[in-house]
Amino acid sequence: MATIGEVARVAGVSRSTASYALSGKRSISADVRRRVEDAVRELGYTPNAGARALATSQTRVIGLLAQFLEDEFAPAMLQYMLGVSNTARELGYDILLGTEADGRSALRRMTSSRMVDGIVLLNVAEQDDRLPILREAIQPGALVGLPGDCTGVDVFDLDFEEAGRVMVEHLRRLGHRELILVSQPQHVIERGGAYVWRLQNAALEAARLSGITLHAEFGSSHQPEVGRELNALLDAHPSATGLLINNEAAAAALPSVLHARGLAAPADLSVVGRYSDEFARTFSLPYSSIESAPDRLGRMAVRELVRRIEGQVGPDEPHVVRFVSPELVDRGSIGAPPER
Amino acid sequence: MATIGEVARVAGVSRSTASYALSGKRSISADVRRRVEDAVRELGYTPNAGARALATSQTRVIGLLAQFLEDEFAPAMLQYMLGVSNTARELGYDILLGTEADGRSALRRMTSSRMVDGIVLLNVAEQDDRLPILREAIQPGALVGLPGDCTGVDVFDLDFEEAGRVMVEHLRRLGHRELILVSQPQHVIERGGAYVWRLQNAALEAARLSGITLHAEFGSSHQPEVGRELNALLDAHPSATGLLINNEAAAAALPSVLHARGLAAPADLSVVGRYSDEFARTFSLPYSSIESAPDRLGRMAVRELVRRIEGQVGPDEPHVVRFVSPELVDRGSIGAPPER
DNA sequence: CTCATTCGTCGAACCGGTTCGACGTTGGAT
DNA sequence: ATCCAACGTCGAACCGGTTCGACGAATGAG
Repeated sequence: MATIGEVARVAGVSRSTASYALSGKRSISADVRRRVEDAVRELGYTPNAGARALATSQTRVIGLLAQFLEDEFAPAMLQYMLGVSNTARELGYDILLGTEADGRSALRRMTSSRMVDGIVLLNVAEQDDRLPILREAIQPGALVGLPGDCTGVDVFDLDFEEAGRVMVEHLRRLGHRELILVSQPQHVIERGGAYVWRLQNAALEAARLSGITLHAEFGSSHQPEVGRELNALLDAHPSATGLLINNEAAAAALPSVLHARGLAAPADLSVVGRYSDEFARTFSLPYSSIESAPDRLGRMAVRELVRRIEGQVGPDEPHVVRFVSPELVDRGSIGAPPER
Repeated sequence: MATIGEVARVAGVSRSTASYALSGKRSISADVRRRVEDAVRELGYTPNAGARALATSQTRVIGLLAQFLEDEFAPAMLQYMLGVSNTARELGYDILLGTEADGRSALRRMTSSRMVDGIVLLNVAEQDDRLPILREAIQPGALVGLPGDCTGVDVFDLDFEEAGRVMVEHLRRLGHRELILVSQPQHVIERGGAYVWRLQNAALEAARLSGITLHAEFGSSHQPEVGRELNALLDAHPSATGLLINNEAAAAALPSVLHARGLAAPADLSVVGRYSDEFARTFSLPYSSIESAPDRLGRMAVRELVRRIEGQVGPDEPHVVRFVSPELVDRGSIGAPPER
């Protein structure tokens, strides 16, 4: 395989001149530049990434840590990954993917061996055990998900509090007085999925303020359990007229549950979910929902990360914590409550 | 950050001795080995991946090319990715992920700049334009999916011909005489998704041999089109008693379609799909299916690739083309046809 | 016409590892 | 006691880039 030494020899110049001709970091005569470029083409030269990384201490690779845990709904995670991966490529970076359950060791490996210029962490928990490792690393980090302590990293997440309020408020306006909220499984929360609390508490508070009854419950992250649970909830609260879903598996299971009970939205029940439009299409979910914007969050995280990597943001400048506002996508599943 | 030079200095030995102490490639006195190991711990030394790659011409990274095309059903692809990624990690390799639509440029970048030791291609088409590039690369390649020309690469795929036969044969034995097969969209086939033909042709042949009527049709890869198409097919062939689904989007849409028509499997219609067990759980699909084994195929591809990378298989030894036998997972959706 | 710049190029050093050949020590065999 | 092999360690070279300082030639100003 061709090296820059061979390019230089073919072009009849020194290695350093060849390097400058390609990088443009010093002025080069038109003649030499052409000869070097011809030699590159002739030999099919591509710089060796390892050698370049060694010389510049820049790899142009971003580490992406995505854990696929048992109680995680995988298709939802994929969209965040694609948002990150595609944006990175647009900015000239490649993605080193870590999917191991042990995110800490993956993170340590990538950072301490200098395989990457920066790190994106997905699905960040309230007390995320990867965070201390990331803070000790010399590479900058960007998170999707809000941890308890944001120091030293850029953070991007959906505004789950506002999402909870918006969901309740929309139904209140239409006259609903009793709602059910289905959250993620209890162990997702225990593991630190604080966003579940954020949405739930804000929804409870909003309901309290407007005198609405809100039954907040947990749901499993897998079939068929979650389907059974939905049925049980509908049985337990027959007078509820609205259903809020902050649980992808529950959302995916809902159509068949409603069908089986002979219920239609919004005629019998108003439904609002919290998932992405892409997710809705994949699972054919006809319910209005708060857009969770995975592609946008992934994009924002990479953008900011690259700004840090490339020094457009100084190492001392304060880090960013940015929330995406929840937007309600109307799929016609919300209406006034049925007369009783 | 610590280098091996500093480790050597702290341990009071030369750089080369430190290197040998860590790699074990030459005999080292117990005393020196201990001192080097202590120095490593004290300094928190981790070898620089770029420098090592430069010296050894081995990166311990595998390139994974996964294209998410418009007409591809993304959640199905994810499982192949995870099979590849997890197996690679078990074998001590990291994954460089390429998700761009332009797989050729991603492939060229990874191979010619020596970022990876080998390549896994997912979703390989009959005439895959990435293949010529892969053959010119010095790194070995493993494919998931069967191309027209297998020279120079290891190939792993489900035995779609046998799958088609098994699907038909199961229903024949139970007395079915008229079946519908829903394949992938026509443009997936045009793009070179030959596996669609392989299953369909084998199914048609098996049906012909046993005097069964088989209506082979294409379906979209997205909702809501595919739902409408399923309805149209059931309308067009009211006397068909079995439904074969070789289309993930159609499989995902089927429950609500059957529900809406008041049909139950297998009482009114026998259904056999072709997707993974994981997929069935994610989408709550109650239909028996041919296991498409994405994790197993990903695992096989990486295993063989690593054997090539590490020289356990010589560069002249013939390449492998291996088919996974279709296994029918019984979810109780197959039964004898209803009496007429 | 001289002198100071600027321009274009080169050689050498460096990034941080690995590996080859050489060399002094030991220990065992004869 | 002598010779040889094995052992343990070191210095130097190398992998393939980038970058700094130097230097000769061309250019422009005074």
